[in-house]
Amino acid sequence: MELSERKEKILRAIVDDYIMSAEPVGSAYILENHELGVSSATVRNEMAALEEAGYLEKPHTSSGRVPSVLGYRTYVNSLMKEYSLTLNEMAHIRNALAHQYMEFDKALSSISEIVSFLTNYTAVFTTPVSSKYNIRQIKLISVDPQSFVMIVVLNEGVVKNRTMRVKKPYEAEVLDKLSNYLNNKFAGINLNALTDDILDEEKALVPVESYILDMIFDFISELAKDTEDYNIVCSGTTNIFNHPEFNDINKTKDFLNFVRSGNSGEIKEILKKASSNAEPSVIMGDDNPLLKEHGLSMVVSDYSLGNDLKGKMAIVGPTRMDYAKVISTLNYMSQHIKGLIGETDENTDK
Amino acid sequence: MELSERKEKILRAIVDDYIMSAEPVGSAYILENHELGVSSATVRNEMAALEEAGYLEKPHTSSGRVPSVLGYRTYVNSLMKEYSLTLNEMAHIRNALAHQYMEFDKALSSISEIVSFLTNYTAVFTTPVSSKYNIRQIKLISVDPQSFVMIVVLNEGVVKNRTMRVKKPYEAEVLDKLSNYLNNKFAGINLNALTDDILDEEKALVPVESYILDMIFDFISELAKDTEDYNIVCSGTTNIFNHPEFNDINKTKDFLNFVRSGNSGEIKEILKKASSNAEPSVIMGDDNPLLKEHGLSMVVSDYSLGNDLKGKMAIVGPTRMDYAKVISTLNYMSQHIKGLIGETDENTDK
DNA sequence: TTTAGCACTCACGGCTTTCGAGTGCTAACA
DNA sequence: TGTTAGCACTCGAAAGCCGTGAGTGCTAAA
Repeated sequence: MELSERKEKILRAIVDDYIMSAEPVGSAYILENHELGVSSATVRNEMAALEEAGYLEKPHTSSGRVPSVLGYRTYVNSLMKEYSLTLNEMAHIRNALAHQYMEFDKALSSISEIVSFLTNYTAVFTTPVSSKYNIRQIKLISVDPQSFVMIVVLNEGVVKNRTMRVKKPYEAEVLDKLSNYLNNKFAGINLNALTDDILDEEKALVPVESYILDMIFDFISELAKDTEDYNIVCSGTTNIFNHPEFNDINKTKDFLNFVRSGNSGEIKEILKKASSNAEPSVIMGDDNPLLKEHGLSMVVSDYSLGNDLKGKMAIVGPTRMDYAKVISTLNYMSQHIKGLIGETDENTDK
Repeated sequence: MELSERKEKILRAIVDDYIMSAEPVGSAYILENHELGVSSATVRNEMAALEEAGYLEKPHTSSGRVPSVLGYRTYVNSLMKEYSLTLNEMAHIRNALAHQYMEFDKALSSISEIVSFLTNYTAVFTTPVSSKYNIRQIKLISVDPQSFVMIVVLNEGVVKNRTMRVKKPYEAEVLDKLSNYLNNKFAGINLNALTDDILDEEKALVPVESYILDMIFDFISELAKDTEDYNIVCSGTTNIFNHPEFNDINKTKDFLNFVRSGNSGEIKEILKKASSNAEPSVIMGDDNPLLKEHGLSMVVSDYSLGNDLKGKMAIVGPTRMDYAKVISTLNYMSQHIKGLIGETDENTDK
């Protein structure tokens, strides 16, 4: 159904107001806040029509109107006015990105923190994965006479390590030899190519006690599996307390369990399914049964950094979400995050 | 004030019952659940005396009694019966400790997860720090023609790394040389000894472009600062929904903000101040104004792993906490956590 | 010192009442 | 035909009002 210009105006006004106030909005309230040049009775008639057409809903007979999912969708797709980040907000984001972090995970959670802070909703990031991880270098380094740490450097500067303990003291040369052997054998190889079969085959050729090889090859094998999958970083969960739809303790409980289920969980599934899109896209209502069940919406966007690392970031919140602001924030973030890895030259003067 | 044996018995009964039920306990209720051999009137008299002496409180005139802080303290110090972990619970802990983790942080949060799961409260761990970190090895590894990753291995198998990008492509030999130089210079040195002054002095001697050296020495310098301080890992925050004192949305909000303030925050301060004690110790009420304000208690215990890494772990919950169970759980954990680092030989057969 | 008995207190849940924001409908008007 | 003033109606939310019952403290007798 095509909406008349006036209907569009009214629908936009209702969604805007409802997003601000969280209260069902009535005809009089609209007139106060928007220049429409008609009376409340006319607005009521139009609202009745919009309800009839499925854009609005009434919590009960004598209350104001609330946008339906269709209403929100129309709003997001064509009615909403773009939100421009303030200079302050942009600065926040750039600062977070310019900072030098001790570990990559820290960086990711800081960034997630910023996004949730700016939007006032909950932010969820996936750790980035590469489609073509390969091993750049392997090194075994002695920690004490009976333990060493195995370090694997992947492309994009990803570093993985694990400490291993052996049953009796080893000679320094033995460790070096093994280190060189592994490095020669595996450097340059794509992780995906390292199936367990190939590893087993390889293992049979090395003249070292088998339990040590088990540890080493287990690590490599897990690495291959681990890097295929991503993890979830989530922050700003307590922001929901700022939104009245979560004044009910059970809703809050529900939300936190949903969102903090993290890696094992439902959020991950939703992100996995979400289509890859550099532009932020909105998932709500019928798009996903889980979100519908919890009365939530998500705005999801891809991000990429370095040469080949890609991940997703999302904002989770009530369906009554400030989509304009959320979308702008994710947009700005995804445009600027690219240089997070390695690009240190810009901020050495700071 | 010395308590008669019967008063002790009654106080213990009240605290036990209250911990279970979260309801003020009345004289009749006690008689039902405990063998006292006296009438409810007698119990009432004793309760009045215990209240007079400050061990009990009444929410209002005609309600049952609730333990006061003094009551809890007496209970914890001398009345409480020790809780024995079930075989199942012990197995949970041992499994978590036996598992091989990709990264140390993951291990810590898994362990924290287990502790919060078993106790049904919120667990807070500090990342472990060593009093004498020293550098075992430094290595620069090429990632692409214009970036490399700097890896620093500390004792106890702690690995830190940062990716660095340079303005123009470098020669492989230059990187190797620099890598060797750094390694020769710093391997074996205690991190605490590396003040900024010393680093600056050293920096002047190296014939490499200064912005690159800045990046490298900044990293080392931050490393020294970073390892002095610890971070906070926290899990099981949603467990509070299982306790009726948090049925009030504001209490819950308050609690989550308190506990998730994490690194910037109050919890960290409390843990810092907590006396070092291998045995779990209880902090509540007047011990700490912050906890008092939020109506919370903590049980804190040290843990140590490897040869020289030490941290603290704590359970945060309502003052009405199952202290016996929490203490036993932390005890068991701190006894078994020691081998988390490196001790892989026990579970290769699994 | 203990205990039976009893009057008293007070939070809690359920019920009713009141209030008001907001509606839909009708009839008049442009 | 579209707009608007007017009005009766609806219904949720807040406030007020018991009745109930768990639990107490006190008194007097054992």
